[in-house]
Amino acid sequence: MIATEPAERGHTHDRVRRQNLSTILGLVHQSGASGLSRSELTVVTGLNRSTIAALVAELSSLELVIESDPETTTGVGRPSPVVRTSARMLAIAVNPEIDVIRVGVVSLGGRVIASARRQTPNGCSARRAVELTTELVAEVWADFAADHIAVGVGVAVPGLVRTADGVVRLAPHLEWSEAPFSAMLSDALRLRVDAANDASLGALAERTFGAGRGAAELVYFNGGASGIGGGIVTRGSPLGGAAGYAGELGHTLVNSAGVLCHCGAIGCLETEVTRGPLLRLVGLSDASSDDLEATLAASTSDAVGAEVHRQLGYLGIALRNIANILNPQRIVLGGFLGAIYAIDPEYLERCVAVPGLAATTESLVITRSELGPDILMLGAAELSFGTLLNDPAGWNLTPYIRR
Amino acid sequence: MIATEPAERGHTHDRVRRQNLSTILGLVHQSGASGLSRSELTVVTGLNRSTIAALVAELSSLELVIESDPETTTGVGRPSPVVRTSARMLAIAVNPEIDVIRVGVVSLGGRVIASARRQTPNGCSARRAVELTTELVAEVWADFAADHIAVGVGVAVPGLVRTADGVVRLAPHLEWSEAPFSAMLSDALRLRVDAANDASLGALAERTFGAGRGAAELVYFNGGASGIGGGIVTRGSPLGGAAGYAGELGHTLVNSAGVLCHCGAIGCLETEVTRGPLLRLVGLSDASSDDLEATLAASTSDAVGAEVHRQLGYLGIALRNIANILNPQRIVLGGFLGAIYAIDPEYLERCVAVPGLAATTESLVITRSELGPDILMLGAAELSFGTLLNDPAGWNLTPYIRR
DNA sequence: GGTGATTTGTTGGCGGTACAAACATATTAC
DNA sequence: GTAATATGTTTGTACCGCCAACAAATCACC
Repeated sequence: MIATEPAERGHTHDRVRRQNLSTILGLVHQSGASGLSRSELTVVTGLNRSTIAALVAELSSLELVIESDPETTTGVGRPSPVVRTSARMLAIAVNPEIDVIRVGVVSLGGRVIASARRQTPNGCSARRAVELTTELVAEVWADFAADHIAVGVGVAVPGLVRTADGVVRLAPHLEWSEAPFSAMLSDALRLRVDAANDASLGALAERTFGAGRGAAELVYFNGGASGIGGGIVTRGSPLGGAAGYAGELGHTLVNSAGVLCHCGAIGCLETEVTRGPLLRLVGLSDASSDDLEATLAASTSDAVGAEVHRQLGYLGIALRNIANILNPQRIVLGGFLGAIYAIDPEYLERCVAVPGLAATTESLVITRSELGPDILMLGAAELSFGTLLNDPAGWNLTPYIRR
Repeated sequence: MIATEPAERGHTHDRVRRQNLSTILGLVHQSGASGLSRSELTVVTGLNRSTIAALVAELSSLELVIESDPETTTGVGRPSPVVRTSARMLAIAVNPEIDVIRVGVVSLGGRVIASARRQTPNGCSARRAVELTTELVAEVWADFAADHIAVGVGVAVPGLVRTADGVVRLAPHLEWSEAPFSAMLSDALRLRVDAANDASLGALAERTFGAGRGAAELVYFNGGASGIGGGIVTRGSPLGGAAGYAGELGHTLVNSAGVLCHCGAIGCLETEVTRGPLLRLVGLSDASSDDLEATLAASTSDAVGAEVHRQLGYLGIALRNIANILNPQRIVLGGFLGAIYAIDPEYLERCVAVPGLAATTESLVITRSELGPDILMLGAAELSFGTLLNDPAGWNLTPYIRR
């Protein structure tokens, strides 16, 4: 007898249909507001016209998609109805940060249709965050309670999250440790709650709706005020690792003569590449990535240029390491990393390329994040929609009690 | 219309059966010589008794498995026949190295049943290697030609291989560059040939038959005479990346004050952690990993101990990086890395663990490679068996012409 | 503006796959 | 030797997607 974790490896009829419903809903979801015609679905999936018709009808009766007549006709032949996601199923996205808690309502197709925030100037405990989140959810959900269904709640946490049960193992900037945030929030809201690392969810969002669309092998680096996070997508799906902690790209060694990181190691990427010195050099105290980028680009100071290039050099080392390890198609840079990249893209690309291993980077594309400030709302919602997208017909039978 | 590479996302009935045949054959294959009873298969797969019976019968008629009466009975109830892989289907494994070319014949279930080697003291070109390999294959295959079927050829190459077409992009130690080895060998042997990086295949072998059995998230590091290679398994499957170059773990930065690597970067793992200084300190010119380990363990020299610990320190940095990036369940150390690990396992483990990110390593298990010198034969054969294991009923209809 | 070509939706019948239930068979326990 | 248990075997069934034929809607061309 050999060791196998899941006792259900076999495929049955049931799973075929579920898989097909999932595939179709996933495609329609990814297509966003534009939707997909039924004939496009037949082409993409390779399934028969009649099968697509039956599957779409089922999704429609589940109120997950809506069929409508196409506005513009594309050519000869009978027009094919356009399939779009319904707006009935909504996910609630939550993002606790050091000084603010954000909550959003997101529809299938990736549209943020409501949001609210609450400042927490002195930070707050996980328990307090649950209370504040509950209030914010009540606030944003009031408009939808009557005729919408909440699929669940997705939480983007700036720290290490055990994805199996949503325990925040360590979130240094929030000063949370071993906090069962998902369980507490689930008790308060009576909804299924899933949590994951914020940058991992950023990667998921970029992969689904942003700069990583269609890329099966993708790495996302995000530079925020509190450090550098990362997310990895391989074979089209987010990589969690053994417990969900994969993607801590901020703690890659880039300088063995560097300074001590809060993690206890020396010369981590996030100790060498930071927003602070850049803001200081251009005389800003706090700024959005866009503002910072504009200021950096406008600056003629040598010191600014040198600092940007110093940071790009170290970022290049981390990207090179990742390229050698994962051979991704695409690396997406978010936050201030996108800003400094934009100052001198060629320089970063030169740092990443290494003559002796040219093959690992020859087809690599480095781009900036395409999603704006809503990225974590989309990523967190995506996490929550996962259950629904994986099993459109049976998701609501899945128990969500965790503990 | 959204971007999707494979135009066949839909599941049909046909695919269900193929998937189930594949699952069963894979399980039986992994079980090795012991085999699995039909009742065990029903438990593991969750499929119905009658379904298992039909599927096993089909695999049996394809001469892929053999059913036999169990020798020992396990308890009450009617004894369940044991399903084992048949020895009719064989893969040919090839491993060109700097001074030797190895060829083996491997059966389903992971048994090397014949092998041959040819010294190439002055190295040789890819073209010459194809000739030598063809001779070696003729030699080892002679005994099997009459009543066996060659599924294909798998090649483990110490270098970067584009897995799509088996072109060796760069193999520094062989001094090959842009060599279409698979295509040439396929023309010569009239067999399907697949090639991949040697360490990646080592990872696959350890995952299937060795220290990584059952680990869905696994990283393998191999220390050889010519450098350090790696292989990554995520979600149970080997990670190739965009073109097959993933797993170049020897070129992770571990010392920014280190020496220049042949890849063009500074302070790579494989420039800091090398076999040469160890051999020199103990006065050996060449030795197997076992011999080296015995000599190192027996040595009382401080210089030897210091060198081992210096190398373990750098190896620890690389392992820590990988643990932060991939959060694997298990890291397997092969070659001389296994040897130096065995000298002081706790030291390496202390280097890997970092207080601030304890979660990423808390469940990490570091072990040595379990497979001996046959590891690359098994890995290369596994690559070749892939086609068969993925589609037991239709594999031989797949065209193998590549170019 | 009619007619044919083209594309796609719709409907009904078909084949294939796994399942369920009933029966048969081989082993253990007493 | 008999009962209990587990598993192989056989037969019929449900379900799902495919195929073929027909219907409908658009475009191109005269």
